[in-house]
Amino acid sequence: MLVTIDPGSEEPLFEQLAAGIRREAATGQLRPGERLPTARELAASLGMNLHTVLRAYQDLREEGLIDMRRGRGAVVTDAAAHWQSLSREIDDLVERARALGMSADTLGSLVKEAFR
Amino acid sequence: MLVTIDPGSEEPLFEQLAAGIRREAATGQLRPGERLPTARELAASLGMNLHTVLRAYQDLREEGLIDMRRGRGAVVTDAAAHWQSLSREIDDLVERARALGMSADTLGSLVKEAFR
DNA sequence: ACCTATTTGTCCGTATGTATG
DNA sequence: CCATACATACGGACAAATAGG
Repeated sequence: MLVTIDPGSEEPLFEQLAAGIRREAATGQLRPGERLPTARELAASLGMNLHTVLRAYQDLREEGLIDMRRGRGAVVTDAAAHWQSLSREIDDLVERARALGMSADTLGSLVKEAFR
Repeated sequence: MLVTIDPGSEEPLFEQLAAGIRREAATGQLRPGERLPTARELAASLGMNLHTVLRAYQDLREEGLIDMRRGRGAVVTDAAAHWQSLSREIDDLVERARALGMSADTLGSLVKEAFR
């Protein structure tokens, strides 16, 4: 699993981490059944606090992307396979938004608003 | 212009307001050349502070959706017409994400991540 | 050229909540 | 759980740009 973190970004660390893992799942680089590193391992390897990693993991669990159990760590669920089917559509949309000079945040806002 | 604000939401007031206006523009209910209410008017009618409305307006200006100047108020630019062309594609994507049980925030995160 | 009303821009401060480590 | 830092929201006051008479 390859996730890059930018400590200078405006985006919270736990959100960057969660987003990175989501992307790994959506692009098929993280498969259902695969086990994530333990929170302590990941915190050490990324140079961030254990709480921060745990928060990202808990967000992903609430979304249904991973299954977490005491003593067994975090395992990727089948949701990852479903997400993958959306990947191309998302890429197409992003490409068109880019052509219009639209920013990531603006497009994200329009998408979230369209949910209502 | 019809924008509804939920004071109990986790989302910041200024962001809710900006998102609502973006949607009005993307769906064609707010046309290029149209003038937005003054910040004070809108603040009074929505029951929020002047500064909060101004912040939403300034975000929209940075995105290029509105043109704003002292003494003249805020006017919708031509960007609104371009955004409109994305509206259907966004709705389709949202519909498919919904069918997979995906939340608005998760989809928004995948979209933002796809920008990179 | 002048004055005035309108509207945003900027600064002060304060209170509250949340993110982070 | 705790301390620090930051974001949000509100309130007031004045400055600056604009438009129109």
